[in-house]
Amino acid sequence: MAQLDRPGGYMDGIVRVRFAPSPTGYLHIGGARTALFNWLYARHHGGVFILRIEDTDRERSTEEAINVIITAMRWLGLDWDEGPFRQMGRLPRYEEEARRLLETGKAYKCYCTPEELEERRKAALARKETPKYDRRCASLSEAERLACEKKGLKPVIRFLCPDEGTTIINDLVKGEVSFENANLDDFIMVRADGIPTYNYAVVVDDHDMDITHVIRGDDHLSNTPRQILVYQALGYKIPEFGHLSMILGPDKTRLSKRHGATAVEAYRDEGYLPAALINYLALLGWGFEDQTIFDRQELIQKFGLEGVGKSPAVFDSTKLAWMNGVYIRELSVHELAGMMKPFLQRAGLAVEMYDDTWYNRLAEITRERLEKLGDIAELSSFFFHRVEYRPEAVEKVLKKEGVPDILRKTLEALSDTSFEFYSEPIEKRLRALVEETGLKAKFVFQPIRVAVTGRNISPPLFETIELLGREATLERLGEAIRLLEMAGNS
RNA sequence: GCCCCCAUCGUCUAGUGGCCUAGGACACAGCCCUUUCAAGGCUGCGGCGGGGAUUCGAAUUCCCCUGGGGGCACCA
Repeated sequence: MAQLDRPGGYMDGIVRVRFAPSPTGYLHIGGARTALFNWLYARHHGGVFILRIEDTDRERSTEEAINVIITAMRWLGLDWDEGPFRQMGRLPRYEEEARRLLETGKAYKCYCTPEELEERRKAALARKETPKYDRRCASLSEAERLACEKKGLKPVIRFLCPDEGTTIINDLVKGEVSFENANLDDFIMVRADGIPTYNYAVVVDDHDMDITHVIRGDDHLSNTPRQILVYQALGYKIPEFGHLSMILGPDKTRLSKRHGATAVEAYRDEGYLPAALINYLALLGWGFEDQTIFDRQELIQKFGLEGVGKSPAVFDSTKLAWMNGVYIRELSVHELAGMMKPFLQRAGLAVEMYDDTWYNRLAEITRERLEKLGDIAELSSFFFHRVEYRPEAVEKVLKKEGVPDILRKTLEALSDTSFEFYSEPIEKRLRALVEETGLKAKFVFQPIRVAVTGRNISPPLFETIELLGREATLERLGEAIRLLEMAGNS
């Protein structure tokens, strides 16, 4: 842990990081990436990963969202060592520290109403000026203050921001970033109802929880100088910061619901594997040599903030899908078989029709064809209900010259009960049939495929026939023949 | 409007002054394998945003421009 030996670092302490989502919706892909990087950083350094719920927005925070986030974190395997802590459970601490700031003159009460503020903000914008609080309440006399209180006005607490000086951040991923304090205004620390706002609460929390490294999204970079000023005013030790670039949609704007699924939950429901999502997310902003596929242990072992890039990354769902396919193929047949069932069931297919042996076989023949577990339903639905002949398959394959004859011969060959109904003997019989007709294999096999599956695309034919079983296969062959006879083909 | 960040193939990235005629992965195209679709193998297509400067030598350092992103709430 040599890299802890840096100025402002923590020479002897262990790494303590946190993920601090606000429970206002789902766990967003971007949030998951932030959580992952924090988790990897903690695990790599043998540190502590803390989960903290930032629920000071009473309007938007919900219990439901907290559960959704926790469920998603667990599903991803991002286990935390402390928490979940909730800011709403820490109100007395914020009050205590706010009082200290008030007493030392580093904060003041402000009686301006939201309406007044909004009006002045608009006016400033109209004058093409930068909206900034004019600090009028900072110089309120005791008498004026009392008058406001008498009118029933509830004050907010504002942080008195120094108007000179420069605040410099030595960001672990961005490098040195500096801000002029003069550009910062006296932001609201505590609302009129006594609940702290983000920029204030986050400082007290990170201090109280002994956070050594604040790893979070880029969108917080411009908040950081305000927070550093609070750290200083409170006499706290300043942690290290590492700001991760945003994840963008294909149109290069910040990834949002407009771009499709952004909730981790949605990926789970479509049949993405946690290992694949983790692997993909790790690569969004981080890289290690030429490697693409990393298992969890490798990620922990190789992860470091030095490897994190500064530029934003576009979320590429195509690559994620490919990667998920890679992970599906790495699953054992047994594991895959077990995972497939819920997806088939959810698609309304009668999963109880078959036994475990059958599902293992199904997994075997479909594993190379799945990108998402959810694909299994479409790929294998014909096993579960009677054939639905797809018009384009009928047109392109079945209506070809000589097809009824091929199907009749197939029916005959497979009606022979002197062999076990497994793919190998089935293949032997059908290849013999190909010999007999003198046709190219595909001219025989394609019609059979369409006849038994209803489509021109399916898993491998002989295995498919085996899984369908003799009875259903013969029935479907017969149905196809009848269909063609009725249509006048013979 | 003000402040901040970013800039290598379409996308994710390797690259930290010479090893780069810029490497890998996804996607795309072609070929091979093949009963379809996949998977797999091979080949190809494709990039250092522009302009200055430093240097014997810049993708790599500095400046400007351009482009993109983020922030400027009693949201986080």
